[in-house]
Amino acid sequence: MSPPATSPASQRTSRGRRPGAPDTRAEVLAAARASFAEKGFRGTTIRAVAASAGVDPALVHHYFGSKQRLFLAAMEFPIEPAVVIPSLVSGGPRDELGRRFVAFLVTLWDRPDVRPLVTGVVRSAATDAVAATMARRLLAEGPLLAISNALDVPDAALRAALASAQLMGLAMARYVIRIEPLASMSPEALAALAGPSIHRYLAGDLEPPKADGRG
Amino acid sequence: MSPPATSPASQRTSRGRRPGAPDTRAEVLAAARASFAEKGFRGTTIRAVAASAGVDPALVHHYFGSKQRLFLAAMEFPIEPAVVIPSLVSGGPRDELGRRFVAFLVTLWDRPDVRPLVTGVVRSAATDAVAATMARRLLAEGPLLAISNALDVPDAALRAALASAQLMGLAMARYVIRIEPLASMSPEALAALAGPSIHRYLAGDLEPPKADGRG
DNA sequence: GTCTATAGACGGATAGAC
DNA sequence: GTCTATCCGTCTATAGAC
Repeated sequence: MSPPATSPASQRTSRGRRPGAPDTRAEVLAAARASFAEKGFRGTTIRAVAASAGVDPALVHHYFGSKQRLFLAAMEFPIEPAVVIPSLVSGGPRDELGRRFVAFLVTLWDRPDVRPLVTGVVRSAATDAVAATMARRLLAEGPLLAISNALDVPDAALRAALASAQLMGLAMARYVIRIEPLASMSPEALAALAGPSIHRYLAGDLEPPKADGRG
Repeated sequence: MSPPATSPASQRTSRGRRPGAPDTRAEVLAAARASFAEKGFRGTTIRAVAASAGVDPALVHHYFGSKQRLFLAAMEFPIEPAVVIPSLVSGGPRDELGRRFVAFLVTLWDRPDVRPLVTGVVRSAATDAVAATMARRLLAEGPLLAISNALDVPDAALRAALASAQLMGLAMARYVIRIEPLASMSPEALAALAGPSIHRYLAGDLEPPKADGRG
């Protein structure tokens, strides 16, 4: 969790490479992303990442210190929930919030630069503890909790957890297990199908229609 | 898929160990299950399994031939969907099928002898191809397709896929990522929350209530 | 049926030369 | 900033003794 002492602020989003320092670091990060995305944390080797980036394995250690830190650096998400959530909540009719949110999220996940992050985190979260924490924060304790809080409904944490489970299942089915037709479907079509479930979890009545006198 | 020629039928559920042949094989299988459940396929080593079972690593190879076959043997599910599905479909009011199914499945998954299989398959499916196929068959192409077929609704495959995604998300959230309060919730409570979503996927109207003139 | 021994290969991490 | 060399650990799988 403590920031590494290696390079303080070389986070220019790859725009304008500074003289004297070629983008070797960025190439290593790209190679790492691709490997983590396909093989997860355990399946990724520093040697393979280095080979794919055309550099020496020792250089990867020199830049990132350890495989763990390389993972954290490679899987950093490019969006901030706090910026997006408000416009999502108030960006249309409230009873279509679920559909809107799924469409936004799947469109984001489908982006060529984001998709490796999603599959990398999901794949690694299945077996690696820190990746699991990462996944939890990226969904249940992040944007979804923000949404359910913004909606002013009871049981915000429970709702965020339920929606997270549904969304994680969608990500798993679409990108990892590749269940058809979910894997090849357009974000909008998927949103139309799964949106109502997300909506019910986030803003709907959590008691089933035929409640038998409890609560 | 072809059964190994090592030992034909030593599957007595550990009751009555036959003379001359101790239940070493069963102990190895139990150790393998536990390890696959916690660390997935890649994280499990034959050496660790052997040590945990108190035998020699070579013996594991002798019994199962390879790590792959050990995995297949250890993750074999004890239930047959074809037997359970009909009683689930016709075992109560149809509009509560989703709740009934989730309650049944989560109760099954919670069983001490089944839970390792669930986590083992899910964890391994994230990074291993054969485990992913296994997961697909255990859900979307197995019981869920059977249900959606039995319900006589259109788009059976799509419905099975959607329900699978939701259920896989629940399994991931409850057993792997451990998102609270989902992880500690009773099967019935979870069924009351997620059942309606499953019901809509399997038997409900897949078009959102406010359809805008399509179909 | 169970073990020893070993082949054959790959892994993360480090020290230090250039 | 980049690489060579290497330590020390890991693993699956096999051959063969007992």
